[in-house]
Amino acid sequence: MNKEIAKSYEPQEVERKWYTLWEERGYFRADEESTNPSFSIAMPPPNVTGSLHMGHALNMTLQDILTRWERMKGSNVLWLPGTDHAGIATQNVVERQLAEQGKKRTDLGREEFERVVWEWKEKAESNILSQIRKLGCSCDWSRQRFTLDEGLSRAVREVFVQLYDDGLIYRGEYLVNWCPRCRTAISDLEVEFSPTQGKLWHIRYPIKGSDESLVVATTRPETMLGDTAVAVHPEDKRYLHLHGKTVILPLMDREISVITDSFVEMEFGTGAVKVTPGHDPNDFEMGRRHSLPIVKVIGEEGQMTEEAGEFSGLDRYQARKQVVAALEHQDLLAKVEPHPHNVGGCQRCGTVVEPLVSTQWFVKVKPLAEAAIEAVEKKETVFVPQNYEKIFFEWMSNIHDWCISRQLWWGHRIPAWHCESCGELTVSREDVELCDHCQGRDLVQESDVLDTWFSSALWPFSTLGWPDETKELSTYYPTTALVTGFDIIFFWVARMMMMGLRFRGEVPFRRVYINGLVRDEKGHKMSKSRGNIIDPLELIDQYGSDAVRFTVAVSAVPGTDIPFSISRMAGYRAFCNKIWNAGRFLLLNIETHSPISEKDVESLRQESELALQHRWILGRLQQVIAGTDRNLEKFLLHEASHDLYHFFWHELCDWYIELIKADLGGSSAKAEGSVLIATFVLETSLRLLHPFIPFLTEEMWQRLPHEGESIMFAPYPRSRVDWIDEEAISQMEQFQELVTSIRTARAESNIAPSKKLPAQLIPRGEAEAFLRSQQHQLQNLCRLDPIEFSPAQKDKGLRVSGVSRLAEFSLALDEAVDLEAKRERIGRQLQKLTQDLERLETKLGNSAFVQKAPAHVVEATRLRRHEAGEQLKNLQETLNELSQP
RNA sequence: GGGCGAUUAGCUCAGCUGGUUAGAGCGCCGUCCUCACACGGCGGAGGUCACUGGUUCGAAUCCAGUAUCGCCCACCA
Repeated sequence: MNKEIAKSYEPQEVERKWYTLWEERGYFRADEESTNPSFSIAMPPPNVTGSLHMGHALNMTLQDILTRWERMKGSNVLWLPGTDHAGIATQNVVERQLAEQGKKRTDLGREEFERVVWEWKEKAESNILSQIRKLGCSCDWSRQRFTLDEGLSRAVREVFVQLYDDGLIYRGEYLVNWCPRCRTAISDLEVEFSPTQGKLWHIRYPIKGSDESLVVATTRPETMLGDTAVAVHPEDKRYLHLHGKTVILPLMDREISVITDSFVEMEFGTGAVKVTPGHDPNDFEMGRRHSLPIVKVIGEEGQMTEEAGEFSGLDRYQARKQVVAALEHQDLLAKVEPHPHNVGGCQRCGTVVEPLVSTQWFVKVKPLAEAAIEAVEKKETVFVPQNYEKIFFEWMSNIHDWCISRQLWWGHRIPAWHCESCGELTVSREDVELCDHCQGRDLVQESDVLDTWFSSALWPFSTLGWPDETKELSTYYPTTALVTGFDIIFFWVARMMMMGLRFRGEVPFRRVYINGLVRDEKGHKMSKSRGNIIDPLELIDQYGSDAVRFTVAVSAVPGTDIPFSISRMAGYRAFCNKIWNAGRFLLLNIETHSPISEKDVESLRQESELALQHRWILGRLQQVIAGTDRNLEKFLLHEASHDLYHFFWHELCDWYIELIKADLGGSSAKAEGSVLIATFVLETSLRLLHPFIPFLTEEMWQRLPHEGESIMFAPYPRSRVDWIDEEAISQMEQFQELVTSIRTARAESNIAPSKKLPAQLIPRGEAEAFLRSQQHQLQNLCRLDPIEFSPAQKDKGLRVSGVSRLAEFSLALDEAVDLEAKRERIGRQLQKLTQDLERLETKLGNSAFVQKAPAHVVEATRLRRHEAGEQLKNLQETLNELSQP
């Protein structure tokens, strides 16, 4: 055994060493042939746009904790890693880089551009993967996938063709959200609204054959050029006389009719709406209801089209100004008022989205959504926390068709071919040479690519080899858990549900764990503009991966945002150091080399009754094991890690190790027993902590006596309830209370910690035998020498005294202490006790309480009252003595 | 407009099915370099659990309302 062990834990070398070793030895690899119960997670694939942020660190850590836990429990574990091509996002990143060289993607051409993006992908991906490794993630790298790799492309085509054949995919000309900068259609989800201070322009539309005019209100005057009607509410009394009339569209001199539609709100604006079916979703719908023509006045780059007459060629915002100016010039502007409203921007670049009519591909998701709702209702998939189910239902039941085509170059090209001869479409799994309809050879593949979420939606099964019926699929699908953020429930979770159910007939995952957002210390969202981004890699370099992981685990309340605190993490780094040193301490005292099993401890227990501290720590250990199991089962990782922290530091280190120190040093049976049990408890704790703190626990475990190659496969501790010794736990609690009150008395009397004091103990009730058995411990922990037991009589002279449940104590002093301070302390205690007692008396005096509360609660209350009463009496006496000369 | 969530110590937050002496980390005060650890030990201060009612023998915990904050969805031009 290596006794050369550093005084403090240095993570860097340890982490590098173990990760390499784990990976080389194939520890992360899943075995699809295994007959053990399977546990699988498909990693939410990070985008190959850049590098990982704290959100990823959180997400990955949570998955790894579950994965390592299950692996130790003996499950057949697969955590499948991968990355996402992230169509529009990645294309934008690369385009931005090209722009720095003064180039555009069109300068390169599609093929060359794609090559450049692939180059970028390789770079970004390898960076991301190394970050995931640094976090200690135990995913099966041999199965790593990419949403644009060959296998997934096959899955994408299969799904597309089947949905097309089912009539669930269709192509058509509709009004879609268009980003004039990205030059592509985007889905409703990709539009983010932000409040904007706009204006409401009131424009006069002259009525044909009359001097009267109709005033309409709009926030987008430039779209008036594309108006094809004006609408009023059918029951609006102000406008009854205008029904069926015609108005002259100003600036364009176009005659358009006044229509009635109950969509119009009479209260808003003037109660009359200009209808622009080409550039507004509501107007588009209204246009369909009334068969209105569509006039496109804004083009794909956000510039005014030919249809815009004299404004043609202008940017849409310039056009707005000029249209307003022109109207004003003609005295057609009735009023302008400020008007705050929400404006939709492109999720990826922020550019204000332009609703535009164009030909796109859509998925009819309604039937798929119904199946998904049903599955969640039947609890085939459970959300943690559960309230996200409501959000899921809400969105799913109001779902609209999904626009899946993107006018991009980076992505899965839609598997449809246009025939130049007959104009028909051929949709196929394989590249086609012949038109299905006319057998012509003049085929051109659709140039649009699919929304990046289309391929992500297939992730849980496409990564397992689908459409082939592989062994992996049957073993690992449905996956056990999905760990992801609430921000992509609609984008991703919902769509995986729909696709999984449609193509596998089963939900893609049994449980969805929703993790929150990682915010900064003050609770602000991390963002580049705010400059508060924390780079997980820097943290790992500085504090160690284990500390970073433990910090996120202990802060991760399901579904709740976590403010990431550096000072808190420093605390958990100290925890790592504490673990290191606890191990170090034992290693310095260990003589035996053979592993210590549960059986060894059990036979020790059988031989003779163990000392209190052993019975206590073994019992507490079992309680902690049971609690950890419960918490992990419920995905309460913050509770599990918090409890382990407390147990390890404040029970195992602060009390147990301190208590056994008295036994060590010799080669007595006592010393051996203590070392044995301490080693057992420490080794067990390391196994408990391993999913959270993988590197340090492995390093320490390897140094301690152990069985097996790696802690990764050591069995996760299972609770033995028969070791839970309630009596020992309760006695220990009282003992700690006594120790603490003696220490407090010492500290407040300003007695040097090293100073040994003669002490007198007056046991309460039946406590004497117990106190005598703990005499040496008491001497060590409180620096008392000698300890004298006396029945009731207190020694006179210079003393400091106090009480606890077990005993009164009185410590002899050399010199006088500050009497005033003592009185004050006792006074404070007295006050608190009196309050407690009053409260307990009132409670017990209430007959309803005594009758209705459970017996054990009443009993506990009685006991507390009794103890408080006794203590109070003693304190009073002590105070009286103090007052006497 | 609809929905969801939050409000607990100086700061950031736990407190899971109602019964604790209301906890943690950091910070603060005092003290100690005691032979595992100063990334440490020991001790201490600090809270009318947002407010108002209700249910209950008993409420930080359940219910209703109020206030403040946050998020999501919708998008009345």
